[in-house]
Amino acid sequence: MTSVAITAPRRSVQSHEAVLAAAADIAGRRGYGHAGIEDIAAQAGVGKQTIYRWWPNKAALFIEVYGRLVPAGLGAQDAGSLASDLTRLLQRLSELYADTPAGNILSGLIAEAQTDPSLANQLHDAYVAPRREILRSILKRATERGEITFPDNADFVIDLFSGAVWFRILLGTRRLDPTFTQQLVDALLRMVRPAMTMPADNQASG
Amino acid sequence: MTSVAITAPRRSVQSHEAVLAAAADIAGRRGYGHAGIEDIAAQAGVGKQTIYRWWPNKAALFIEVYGRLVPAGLGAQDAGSLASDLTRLLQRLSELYADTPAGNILSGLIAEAQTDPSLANQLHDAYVAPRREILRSILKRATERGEITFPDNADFVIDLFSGAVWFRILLGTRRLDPTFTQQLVDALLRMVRPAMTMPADNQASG
Amino acid sequence: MTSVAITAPRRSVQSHEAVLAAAADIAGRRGYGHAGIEDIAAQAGVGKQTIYRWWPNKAALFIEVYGRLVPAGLGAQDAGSLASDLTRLLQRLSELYADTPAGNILSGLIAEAQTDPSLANQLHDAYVAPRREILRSILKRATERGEITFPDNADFVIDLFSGAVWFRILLGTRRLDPTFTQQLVDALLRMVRPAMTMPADNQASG
Amino acid sequence: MTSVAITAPRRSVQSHEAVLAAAADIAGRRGYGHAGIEDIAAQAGVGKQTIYRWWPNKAALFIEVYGRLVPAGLGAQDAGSLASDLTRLLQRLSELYADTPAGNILSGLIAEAQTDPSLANQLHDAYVAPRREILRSILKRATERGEITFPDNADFVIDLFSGAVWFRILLGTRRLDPTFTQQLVDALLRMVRPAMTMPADNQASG
DNA sequence: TGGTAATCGAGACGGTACGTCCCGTCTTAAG
DNA sequence: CTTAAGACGGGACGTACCGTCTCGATTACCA
Repeated sequence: MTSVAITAPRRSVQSHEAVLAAAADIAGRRGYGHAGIEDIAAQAGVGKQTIYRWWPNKAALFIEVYGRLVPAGLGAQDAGSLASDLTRLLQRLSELYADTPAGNILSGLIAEAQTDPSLANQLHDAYVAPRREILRSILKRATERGEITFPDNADFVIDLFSGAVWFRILLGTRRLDPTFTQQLVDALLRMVRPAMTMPADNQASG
Repeated sequence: MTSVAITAPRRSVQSHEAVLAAAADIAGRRGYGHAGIEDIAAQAGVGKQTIYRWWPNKAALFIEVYGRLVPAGLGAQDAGSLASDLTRLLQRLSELYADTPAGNILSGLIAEAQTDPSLANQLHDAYVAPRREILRSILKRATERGEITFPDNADFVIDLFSGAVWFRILLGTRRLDPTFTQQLVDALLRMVRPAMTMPADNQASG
Repeated sequence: MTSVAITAPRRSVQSHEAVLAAAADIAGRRGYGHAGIEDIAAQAGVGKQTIYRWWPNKAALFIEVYGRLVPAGLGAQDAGSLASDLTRLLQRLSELYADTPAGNILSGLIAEAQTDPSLANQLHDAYVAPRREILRSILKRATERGEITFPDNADFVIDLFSGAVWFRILLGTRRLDPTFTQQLVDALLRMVRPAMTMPADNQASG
Repeated sequence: MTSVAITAPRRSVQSHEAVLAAAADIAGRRGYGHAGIEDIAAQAGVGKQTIYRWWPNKAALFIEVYGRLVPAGLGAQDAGSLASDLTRLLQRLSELYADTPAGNILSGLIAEAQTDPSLANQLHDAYVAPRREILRSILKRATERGEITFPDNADFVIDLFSGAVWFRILLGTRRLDPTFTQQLVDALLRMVRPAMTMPADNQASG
């Protein structure tokens, strides 16, 4: 403590982590909407002021929480083929939304963003853009492999994919089950691959 | 004397309408999240209790508001072909979300439903199910016309369609512009029509 | 409308009685302050409007209730001497306040009258004046019996008596016990009788 | 870390005073019964919660207000004789009830205490007991001066005095005018002094 | 004896105040 | 001099009653 001593945030790190942990925990147990700053501070053993020092509001805090829950490069690694890249991504998302409050937090943020344009921007930067980037790179990889020609409606295809996932998470059964996963991957492949996929096979379902 | 004579509760049509109108208006101007029961009551010229008498909470009220904003059979009428049926539906939705707070209300309800399972059910009954039914009937009509064979993954296709619309409304530019409309219709047709659409082009086999 | 036929209160009497009974009962069980018109109406099996038809407000209703609980000529009959007249009156009051909500109602009315001058008047006419009249007639009777000369500060003496009773009822132990009764009667006799009543006893000189 | 260190709640002196002042003012202008917590908070420039934090209910608040309005040792100082001690006390009370809402507040509290036994206790401790103590000390002083023998029914005499004042305040003309004052002092002296007071003097009135 | 107008119970209505909750800011005491 | 603890002003919540205002259903009078 003596030596270099960039004293600035005095003992922040611990508190910072405690706040994020408490926020995630409470959102997990009671839902984003019922997670109050007051509760979070109390559970984190932190003064409310400490929270407001670092995050301007609840939304900003939860964007960071979300960032912690969702690994940066989720689903980015090469699985060998377009189909397995997409399947892998969906599996990882499935686990994520099943095991963490990420889905709940996301929907809460989305709702709040409807009323708060600046939050909408933050949310775009923190969530939508990275997700799009990953899907885009998956498509690029497939192009390089020679599986597909890079589609000129790539952005649309990407949003179609994301939209399907969201719809499931927000409204349907929260699970991204294998059937759904396969259907979605098939749909994407079909949109992106030359038409002769047809023979008779591509669905076995369950 | 002391007869029993249980009379049904009689609600004031005027007040009922005034509340729905005020709710829609305020949500339109300030967003679902900032539409307080107190404001709605005041603007409707109604006691708060009158609102709580007929709706157990804000969500229930706004489900009814949403029902008023979105005509029951929206997009159900026959436009002559699958493509025009879908295009027509999207155009109607586009207008709806541009001209009314329906989109904002919907996203608010969705967010709240994350925490409240009973609301999730109501929302399903009031919104998801009817929308699915309409799309299903559009697909059936196309089958009867001989345009397609009714897809066995109809439910998936339908949710893909809805998901795409949602994604746009909740996160993207709020507009369902003509480009998007066309892309979505194309995508659906492709998923649902026999695969031989295009002879041999686009990309070699794989 | 033709003949005499003051048809006015059609089948009032039963309801009227039921309201008074319910009001007394509820005030007895929960206190004047917690006796709401709504509860009274419900318990009386009567519409609220029926209450408001006959009494302009809660206070007016309870003035009538009080009138029913306290017999008009309470303590007016001749008991043979000033001392027994007063003792008798106090005993009757004691029973009244022990067995009925009269005391509670009275104090509620008094409190409300602090803010409502018209109620203060009604209360005076309905309660204070009659009570004074009875005490005055007791004093008169004693004068006629030759027990006392009618005191020129009769009003003061009378209020002193009433004040003592009130103080007990409102603040002290609610009971007007025999000790208190005797002390109060003694005090009054002393104030009203020629001073030489007792030669040398009771208290030594000073 | 995580030391315990229970710190006592710290109340804002300014807010505290502002609330008491606002409460007194509003009760003075509209009466205890019409003084709402909401109005008091607004006029004091204070959140409602700040009131509820420090006082469990309206009655508790007004007990403290009453305590501020009525100086602790009111009428306790020696005025030279029993008669002047009592006269002085009554004059001070007269001013108090004329110039402040103390009387109004007191009657409101009394009424509320009829229904709430715990308030009755508080009221006893805050009002009745101190008043009795002062009168008792006045009697003691007179005893020490040799004016009287300390009466064995002192408590009764004291309550008689208080009762007379109350009766005036609650029901009669609110004023404790000089005539009344003198009558009450005379009455007390007569009850407490040896019997030979009589000659002819004891009333001059005004 | 059947029609009709009043009166009834029930309770919805516009309001007002309640006491609670939580926001984001400000203050205090302890370390 | 930063922190936790939590008091503060503010403002919405959902509840409880107020006194007024519809409703049918139920009389009791009049034809």
